[in-house]
Amino acid sequence: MTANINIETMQEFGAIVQFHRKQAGLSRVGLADIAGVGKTVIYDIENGKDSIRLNTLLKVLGTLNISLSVNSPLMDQYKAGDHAQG
Amino acid sequence: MTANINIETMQEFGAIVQFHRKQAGLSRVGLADIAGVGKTVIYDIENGKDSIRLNTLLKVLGTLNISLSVNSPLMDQYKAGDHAQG
DNA sequence: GACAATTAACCGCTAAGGCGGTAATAATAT
DNA sequence: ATATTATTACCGCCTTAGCGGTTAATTGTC
Repeated sequence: MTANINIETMQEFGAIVQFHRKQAGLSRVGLADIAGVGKTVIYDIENGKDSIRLNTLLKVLGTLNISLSVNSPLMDQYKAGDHAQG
Repeated sequence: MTANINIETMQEFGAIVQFHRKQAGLSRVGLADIAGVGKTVIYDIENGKDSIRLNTLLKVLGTLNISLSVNSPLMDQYKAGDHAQG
């Protein structure tokens, strides 16, 4: 039950963030304060802006208990190697 | 078999990107050209820089067939609502 | 209705991402 | 050994993300 993120689905992603924020009973300013970012970037994310910096996004997602992950057909092969650290 | 992304695992994330690039037989400049980004940002990603812009990252991940997704305990509830558009 | 809180949508400013260029080192051929 | 290619790690330039401030519109709540 994950949601994919790409340039075309940024609007949908913004809706996901907004849903989680409202479920947490937070205003945009409230979320921004807890996450340690500005109120503007919360507005931007919820409106589908795609040029958000990753570190900024991770602060917001972390605050809302949303995890971000990557996957690919080669991931099994990668994990089988000696790269994994956990 | 997914890999989680957060501020602490950016180094690991960089290694994942590098693994996929090498499996594709691409140099950094080659990947950058195909993805439509500069060579510097490939270098930065592979070195664990966390302030990459999301749109830039998505271009690179898309080229390497790596998908980015979000998940959370509330995702089921979200999907059950009338938000879904796919 | 009145009131408070939230959101929308701008603004100017500062810090930094992303760009190509470059040069020095490292790796991989022939 | 000698080319060729790739990587590292810097630089200056331009663009823009992200910031707080602000005002109007919206959304509750009493």
